[in-house]
Amino acid sequence: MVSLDEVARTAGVSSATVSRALSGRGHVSPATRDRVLEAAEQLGYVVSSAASSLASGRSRSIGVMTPDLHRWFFNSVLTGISDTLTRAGFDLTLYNVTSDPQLRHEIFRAFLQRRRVDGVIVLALELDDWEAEQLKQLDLPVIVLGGALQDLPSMSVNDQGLIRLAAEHLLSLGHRNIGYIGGDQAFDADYHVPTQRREGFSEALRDFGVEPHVQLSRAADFTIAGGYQVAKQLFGSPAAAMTGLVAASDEMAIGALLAAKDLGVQVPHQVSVVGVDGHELGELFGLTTVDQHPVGQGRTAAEHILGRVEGRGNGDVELPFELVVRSTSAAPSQAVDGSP
Amino acid sequence: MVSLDEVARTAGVSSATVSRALSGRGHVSPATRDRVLEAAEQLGYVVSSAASSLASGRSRSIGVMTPDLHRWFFNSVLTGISDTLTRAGFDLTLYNVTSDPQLRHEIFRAFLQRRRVDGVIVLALELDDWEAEQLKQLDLPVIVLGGALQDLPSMSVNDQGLIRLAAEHLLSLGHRNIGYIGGDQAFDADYHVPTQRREGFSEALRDFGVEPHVQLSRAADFTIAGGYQVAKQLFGSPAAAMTGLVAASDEMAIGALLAAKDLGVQVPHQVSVVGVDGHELGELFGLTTVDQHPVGQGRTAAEHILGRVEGRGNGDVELPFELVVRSTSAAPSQAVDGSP
DNA sequence: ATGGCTTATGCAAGCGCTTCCATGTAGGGT
DNA sequence: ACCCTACATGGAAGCGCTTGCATAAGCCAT
Repeated sequence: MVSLDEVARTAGVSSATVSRALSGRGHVSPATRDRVLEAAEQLGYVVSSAASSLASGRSRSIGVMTPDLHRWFFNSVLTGISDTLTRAGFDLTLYNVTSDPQLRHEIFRAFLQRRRVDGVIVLALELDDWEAEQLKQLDLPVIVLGGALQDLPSMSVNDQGLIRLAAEHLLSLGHRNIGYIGGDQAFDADYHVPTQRREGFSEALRDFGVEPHVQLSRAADFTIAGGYQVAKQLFGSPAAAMTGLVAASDEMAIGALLAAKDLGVQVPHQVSVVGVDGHELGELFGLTTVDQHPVGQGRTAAEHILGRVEGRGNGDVELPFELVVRSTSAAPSQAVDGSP
Repeated sequence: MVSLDEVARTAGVSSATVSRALSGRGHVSPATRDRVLEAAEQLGYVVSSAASSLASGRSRSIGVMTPDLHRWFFNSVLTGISDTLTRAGFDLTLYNVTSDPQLRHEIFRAFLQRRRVDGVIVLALELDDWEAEQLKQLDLPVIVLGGALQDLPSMSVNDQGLIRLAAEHLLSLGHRNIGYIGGDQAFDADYHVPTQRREGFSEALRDFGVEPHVQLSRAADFTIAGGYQVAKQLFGSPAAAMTGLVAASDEMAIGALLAAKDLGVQVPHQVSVVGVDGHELGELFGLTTVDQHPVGQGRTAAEHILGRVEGRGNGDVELPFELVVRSTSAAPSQAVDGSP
């Protein structure tokens, strides 16, 4: 291990100057800087993160707390975060918050307190009071992505707008009997998003003078399998002449498409299906969706937290989303109207 | 921030004793230990990782290098690793090695050299000589999971055995014209696995006296979309009376199932499909597969690296896998024999 | 010229732990 | 009783950086 002192000796300057030359803090003459950089390069010097952290109080690492890595949305956001942090020379410390309460507790108690990180990005987790308190006590830049949280700063796509866009797409195509697959109460306890989305859906319908049918609404766990299961119920029961279906995630929408296929329900001829997220599989299934660019969200969140770590203030950001019309949505075959 | 000294003062002992009591290294009387633990608890003391790392040379953190987080296999393994590390009180530093050569280079050059980690787990990445060299020069415990690498220690499921089990399942059901979806050359450059699997497939067939048809073999990128695409070709061409299909990943197998559905090919009536991995979606599709328990692999790899970090030697481990028969495989409807 | 600035550099004090070494104490074998 | 060993604890020296302060040197305006 080459130390800073060796570099200093080689370059013929003091260790303080080497530190300044390499970190860019303080004044160093161009000539000296070049000499230092050359010496460092030649010796293969790499700063010791522990020593640097201890002395400076900065670790050049960001903690990311994420739920279920299997979920495409989360691993997409994580990809975006990772990309941006790596480019900025920051490490990413991953805290995979599982449902195991003991592990979860441990993460909040010990891990975060270790001050290994300069900032924390929390992904779409619903935190209880104690957990939020721990986070606040860190006195570090924290940002919650996907779901406003108590009084922690958050960055969130407009979830109501997102689902509203999906619903309005179907409504403007002429659909009136529109089913909905969202999350349930238990699920909402862990993730923030579901409630917002359900409300956005209902409001969009009411704006069009349509009262959402309770019997056309189902709860699932945001996965393909979950969507498949409840979609089967929805398609199976002739409760109403449902011509459109909005799913609060693309995974559930894909599950619904699979269910439709299995039941012989024609999409979009009999039922139009719209999802939300922008899942990579959407293209394969021709799924109409509202893309919320999760990788971009990750990048944005990372940039934001880096900005705050480095002392730049950082205004609020609107996270963009857009309707992507593919082949699972079309006007209903015959005019069907929900109102009597 | 509560320091160790404060704990020492509160407990009425020296800082050396506090350090020993909390870390478990060295001798401390039970009475003293209790007093220290109590003081630490009461003050909410958490060790400063930077100071601890600097002084001890240990960081209680493991680096994980992984490719594409979207791939189910990788995020599953990552979940297993994360789980085990968290339980052991270790942090996980994630290096998402993308295809961007510059980022990739940077990860190997600067990040790893920073010595933020006590050990490294490399997930199924094919490394070039320089990268492997960098890894070796770290002089840290390293383990490559999924794909032997130069002379770095590796832990690998028996890939040939894995695919052989899948093939033999079809063969023993009576299939002889069996298609194969694997990876291509370009793909193999990044991931190690594909070549092994293809060979295992061919050998299994030859053991049954069947010569693999070249025209029944296709390359894809291990994703659902990729599997879908090539399966369509395979099902579309009447090249041979293919009655069985082995895919080198469950994702590709699922793609094949979707293709079959779209083309009206009956599974398993006309074609049996078998995958490899144990993908969570397998159940939904009724996919027969060889489950290699990726979460368990992650756990095992993490335990192994922790063992080496803590100085325990660690013998080789066999990673288990098992055939899971579901509904996409059955005996061929009429006896079809590939040999004349 | 002279004072006042800005810039360049070095000195040295930490940052908060871990651990070597020394010292002290208490059993245990003979 | 006595020596030896094992255990318990404290003192203090770092670990390898960063940074406040001091000094020196150059430059401009007066």
